[in-house]
Amino acid sequence: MVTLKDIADEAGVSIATVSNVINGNLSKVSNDNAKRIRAIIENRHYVPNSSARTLAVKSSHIIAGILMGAQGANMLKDPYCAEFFGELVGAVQDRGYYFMVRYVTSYDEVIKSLRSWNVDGAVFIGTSEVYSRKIQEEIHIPLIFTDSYTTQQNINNVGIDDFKGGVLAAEYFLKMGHRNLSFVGYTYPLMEKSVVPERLGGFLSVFKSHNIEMSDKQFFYVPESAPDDCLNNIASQLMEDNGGITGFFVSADKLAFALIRTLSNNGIKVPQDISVIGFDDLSITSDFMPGLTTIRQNISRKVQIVADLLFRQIEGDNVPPVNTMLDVELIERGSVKFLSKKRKENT
Amino acid sequence: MVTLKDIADEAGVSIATVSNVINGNLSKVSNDNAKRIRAIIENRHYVPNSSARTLAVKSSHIIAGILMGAQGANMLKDPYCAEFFGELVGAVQDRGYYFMVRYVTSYDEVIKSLRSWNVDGAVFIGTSEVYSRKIQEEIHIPLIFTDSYTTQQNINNVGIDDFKGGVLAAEYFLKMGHRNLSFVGYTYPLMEKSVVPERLGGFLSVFKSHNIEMSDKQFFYVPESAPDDCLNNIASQLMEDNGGITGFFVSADKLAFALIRTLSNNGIKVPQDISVIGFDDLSITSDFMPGLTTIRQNISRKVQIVADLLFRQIEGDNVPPVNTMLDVELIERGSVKFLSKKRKENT
DNA sequence: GTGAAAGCGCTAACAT
DNA sequence: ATGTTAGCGCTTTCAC
Repeated sequence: MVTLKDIADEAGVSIATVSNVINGNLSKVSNDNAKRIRAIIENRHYVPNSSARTLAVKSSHIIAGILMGAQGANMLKDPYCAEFFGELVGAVQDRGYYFMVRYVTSYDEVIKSLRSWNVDGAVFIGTSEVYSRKIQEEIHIPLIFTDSYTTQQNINNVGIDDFKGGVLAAEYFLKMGHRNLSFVGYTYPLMEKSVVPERLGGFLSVFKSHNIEMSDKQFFYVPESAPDDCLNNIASQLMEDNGGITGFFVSADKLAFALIRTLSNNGIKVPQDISVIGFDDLSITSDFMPGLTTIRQNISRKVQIVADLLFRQIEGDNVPPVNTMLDVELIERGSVKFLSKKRKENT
Repeated sequence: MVTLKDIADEAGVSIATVSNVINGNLSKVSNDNAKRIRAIIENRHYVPNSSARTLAVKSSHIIAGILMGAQGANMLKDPYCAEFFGELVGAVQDRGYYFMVRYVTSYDEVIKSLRSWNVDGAVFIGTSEVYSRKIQEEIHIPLIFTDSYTTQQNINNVGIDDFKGGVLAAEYFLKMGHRNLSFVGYTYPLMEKSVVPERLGGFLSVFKSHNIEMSDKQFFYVPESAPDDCLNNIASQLMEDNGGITGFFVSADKLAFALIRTLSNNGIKVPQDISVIGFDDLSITSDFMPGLTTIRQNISRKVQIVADLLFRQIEGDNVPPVNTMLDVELIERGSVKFLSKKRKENT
């Protein structure tokens, strides 16, 4: 293994000088030496030892990507996580940092991984409010939480405007002449306030302001682990007595797809028989569902915001914590049927 | 930050003793001390410093996951990579190791990342033959390549039986009465021998042994970055003069889906008008294409084999390199139509 | 069973 | 502009 000392010896200088050229402290090195040393470094394929550097300066240039979830789960399999982290890896490397993925099931594991490696910053997916507060108290490096509806102050959070997503869906349904709709969402047992209720909240707010009532019977919650039974129930109920429902707002594209499939198996066609609006518009889901009208969150942009904030806080001095809410937009494709104008103007 | 020294001081022992209880060298520590020290460690929330440890022993307990590809690409977005790495992260952590993801575009970057962190082992996706040989020569830690049809000896590789996958598809088509088929695959420009040609090779071998000819015109290569134009051409050609083709073997499920969609846009239905067999059966694609008959590769098992091999080589002494080829199976669903027995027995 | 001390490769403060 | 040196936190050898 080639070390600083080897380079210094070969160049006939001290290790401090070599260290300075490596770290770009050119003011302290003569041009002549700098050039010669760089050549030797190149020649000998010298690679600085990150552990030694970390030990000396207490900063590793490692960014941790923390996924909180159930023990043994393949969390990257989730297309949102994969796309988000996949993008983040690039952003982190572009800035000369390294990316460590970490699955954790408890608060304790987070603290340990972060401390153990002198991690410079961390990005979280799926962290509950209690945890994020505790982590923030223990660890004093830049921490970015995502999609976390924490009431906690002084915490970095980057989320999307889930409420507006619901509003956009509702308004579009109204515009297309729909007035009797239903909601299908994944259950999120752990969190009080979270993305799903927000999406629903936005959706309902529009109908409320139009004095259109929705009954509890029109909300369906589906377990993420085993959605099929629930979806089948929805289909059966629809066939028995649809109560005049003309469309579904679904909290995730993947779930929308499962719903559409289940309906289709029961002879109910989208959008002919019933309309559907999804949520997310990940690149993979749009590959598979080119016809789904949905609420898009722009993941590239989300990662860009996360990375900017993270590195501003790491490199800059006292950038205050911010809670960013990114915009969403409705992507109109073909899964919502236009109902008669008459019906629409009945409003 | 709490260090070994702090613990030692509080316990009234030397740092060597504390180090020994942490590393489980119980033979060198009295039960009494061990117990007391453990309590203090717990109390003070002591977390060992991985960089210091790495510096001292030259082993970081870091496993690198290397993705070779184009600059700026989101490589984890690919569902295969996401599922594979997602599973690998779990396997690595289960053994007490850390996982670092690294996008690389050149041989040089691989060497640097691996050396810089004293990485204990690395797993590669998408590495060309030239690179894998050079890396292997430079870096003497356990290296596992995947799906690499290298002719190189003494290299760890874990792949699947792509050839057999092609054979299974062909045999199934024959069994279902199909005799005039076409192949659609992604182009893999970089590699001479690789998964796609193998799959095609297996497919063709069956027809050859049945004395059924296939012309070059029946092979279509589609660029992964922009498949649509190509697929449209295939559809047009099919409508103009299908040459009696009754089915497609497609080198990846995702591509199969795109093909089916394109055909459907042109009024050609699967399996009524034409049959399709895909390849991969990732969990996400089966979510989206529940009806596709396909060749399954078992990713969980692949990761298990990779991890076993990796850690046997890391922890064991001289485990020789192996080239493992995992089995594949045909998953029969609904995308291949059964043609008349008459036609079949015409063979 | 326990401790002292050298050393891993690097940075940074301080001398020169 | 360059060199000397004291750590950073840990493991490990060797003496006790």
